Amino acid sequence: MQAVGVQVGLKTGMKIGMLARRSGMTVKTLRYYEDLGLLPAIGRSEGGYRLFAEESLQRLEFIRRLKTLGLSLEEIQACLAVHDAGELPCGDIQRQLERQIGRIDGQIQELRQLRTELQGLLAGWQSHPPKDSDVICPNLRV
Amino acid sequence: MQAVGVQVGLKTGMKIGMLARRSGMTVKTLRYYEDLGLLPAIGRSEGGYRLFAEESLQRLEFIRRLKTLGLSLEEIQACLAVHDAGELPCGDIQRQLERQIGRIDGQIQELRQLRTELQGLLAGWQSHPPKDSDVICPNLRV
DNA sequence: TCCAACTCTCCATCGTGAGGGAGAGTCTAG
DNA sequence: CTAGACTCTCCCTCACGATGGAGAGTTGGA
Repeated sequence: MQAVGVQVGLKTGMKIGMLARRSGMTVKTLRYYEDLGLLPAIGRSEGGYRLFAEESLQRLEFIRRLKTLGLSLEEIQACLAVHDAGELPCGDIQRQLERQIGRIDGQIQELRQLRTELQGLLAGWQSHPPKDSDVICPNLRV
Repeated sequence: MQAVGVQVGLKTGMKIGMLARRSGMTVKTLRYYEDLGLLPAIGRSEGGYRLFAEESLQRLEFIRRLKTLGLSLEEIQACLAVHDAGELPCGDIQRQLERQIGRIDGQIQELRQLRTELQGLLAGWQSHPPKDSDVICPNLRV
């Protein structure tokens, strides 16, 4: 099982189109991630083609998952750096996710306040108020 | 009172720096708004300087207010177009603000869902899980 | 050998609401 | 008349995560 794998795939590496098909990302995105340092290639072919390891698939799964959780590529990269240093990145990921919850709470707070203000304005809204020539919409004076 | 105003200010118009000072916006922003058609100048001086009417101040107050309520410049422009057509824009503004409440509700919903997902993940989080070589962080499998 | 498919780099673009700066022209008080 | 303040246009940049295309080179199977 191991011997076969070594001969067939591991040394040569996967070209970008294959990785795109297998991961469900576009070639453009993969090049972009490589440029950012999120997705290192293991090398280049003689003709200059990027070659990726099998592990790239797990890596892309990881990136995709953290993206759906709202982390930025930069934050994801920080987690991957810990992983690449050989440590288990769970602690760092946990901290990032806690920060993310904090951000979300802040955003919800802001949105609620704004919603309250809008509701208040609309509650007293008059479709045809007395014209006030100094103001474009008299309802907006608060 | 009227006669004085006519002679002193209304025919000549205000240059952009003065409008910036009086409105609290930057010269750059005012030019930007003029480019977008949000803030028409009444003309140009002989040397090519933009000249603005006194009404620009009310207009900028209006823009500022709707911006703090979360409307885009494009939406604000739509309201101003109604105003410029000679109609009272209150009805249109009301509709925009109602749409804005809808958007806010949608955003809050999304944020709540994400928050729930994050909380769920963190609830079962293990700082030192058994290593799983196929996965970067075993906690993320859901 | 030849052709189609693939990949490369480099540059531009999207949306949103501006801000920075160069280089040239204009206005106004003294 | 001159210095300094003001304004003009034009082009570039930011964040953010990509996407599109041009033009050239590479690979692999028939």
